[in-house]
Amino acid sequence: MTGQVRTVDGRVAGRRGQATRQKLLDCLSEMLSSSPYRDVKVIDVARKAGTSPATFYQYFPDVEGAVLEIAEQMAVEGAGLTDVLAERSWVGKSGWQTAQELVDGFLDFWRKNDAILRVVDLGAAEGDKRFYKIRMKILNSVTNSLTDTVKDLQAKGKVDKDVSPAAMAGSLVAMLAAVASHQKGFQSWGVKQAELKPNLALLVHLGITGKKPTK
Amino acid sequence: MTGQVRTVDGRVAGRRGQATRQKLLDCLSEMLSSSPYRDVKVIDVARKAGTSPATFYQYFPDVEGAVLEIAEQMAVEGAGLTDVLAERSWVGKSGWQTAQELVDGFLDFWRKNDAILRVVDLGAAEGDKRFYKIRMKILNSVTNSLTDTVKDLQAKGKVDKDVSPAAMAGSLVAMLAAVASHQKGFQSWGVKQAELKPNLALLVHLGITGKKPTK
DNA sequence: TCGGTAAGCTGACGGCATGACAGGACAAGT
DNA sequence: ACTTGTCCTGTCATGCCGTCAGCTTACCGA
Repeated sequence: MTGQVRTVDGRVAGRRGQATRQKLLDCLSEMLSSSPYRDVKVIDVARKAGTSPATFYQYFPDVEGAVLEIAEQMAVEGAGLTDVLAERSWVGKSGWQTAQELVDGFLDFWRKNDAILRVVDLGAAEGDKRFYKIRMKILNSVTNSLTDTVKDLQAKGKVDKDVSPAAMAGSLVAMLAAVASHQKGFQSWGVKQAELKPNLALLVHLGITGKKPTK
Repeated sequence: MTGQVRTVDGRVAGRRGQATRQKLLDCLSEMLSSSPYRDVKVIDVARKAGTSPATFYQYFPDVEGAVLEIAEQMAVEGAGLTDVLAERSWVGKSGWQTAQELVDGFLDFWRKNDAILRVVDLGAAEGDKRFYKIRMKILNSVTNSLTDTVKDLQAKGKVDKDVSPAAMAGSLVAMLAAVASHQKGFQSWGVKQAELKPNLALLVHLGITGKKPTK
């Protein structure tokens, strides 16, 4: 792997250095939650961390670079989203439960990391490959798992042949991500979480199996 | 309505002024397509428009303000997204066609305006009410129309009672918007537009009617 | 034709963020 | 106490921000 944490000018960071670095990342993370991405300045992050801008530039090339770092850390956690799907069945009652748990896991993860995910989404949409790769890392495990499920069901003749597994899985995952990042929007529009979740689960189930769930 | 276009300091803009203003908006729009939102500077927009930064500030409070203006213009067009749905049936073959045309319209509109929509999405996700309102304006017409359709089908007993029309419609629209804004991502991931569209249409049809379409 | 008036534009300026560097502070081992 | 390498910051040149006073241009009525 990357081995050691290094400063911009190539020195290896020691214990103290790593602590400072992490503190900067934490403060940046906090700032992203409280103010628009466009307005986050290096000087503010540094001040919040009780250090100077120069220190920031010792560890990161710019704000974007630091955000990438945070996103990378998050992506590692996010890979665990797929645990919910491991060895799970999509038939009968347990199929319905699988769908529900997937939705739950997604919404939770997004709510917990909404600020960074917003920025990652933007970067990916703007065509930045680094952000795009991270977004992949998070979504791919789930997408791949769902793709395989659809292929499986197709092989057994339970799903129409003209469904494209990858497109279907990708669309569903994109939907989950989108709804998750606009959760607040839904609420202020009069849709409660409690009714949102089952409807998402229903859509996921319909998309994967082609059938209504048995509850 | 708004009546007249005004400068920041209250003067009414004449013919020439409006032309300059529009030119600045056009240049900003172009810049948003070619460089990350975070890096778009007033001075660059002004230079591109062949004018000075001070002129920019005469017409807009800041970059964000100008973006809102562009978004507003786009939202007017976007309201036409709902035309596809007017008086359309969701039963039988025509139901399948309705779903397809909705998907088509959405993807086209998004591809045409992806740069501004990205920023609007970010602003909305960050909790900025002005951006959120614009996003609503674009999506609401479609969402409301779909919501009504689901309610209708429920009343006729064709859709389960425990589906929340608003949540379902909102989720589907969010999906369309999300997939649309990551169209390039899908492609570079090996999913072609040609297979993406029918799968989205299938999901929409499944979500609204609860049944597979008859093609 | 000729002011008068309002619209339209810009040079210039203080203020602040950026990003680079050199040098000082600090901890740990000898 | 001295050395060594890590760690932090003061400082500086550069460039963008956002504002103002003042100049130019267009329009209009007399």
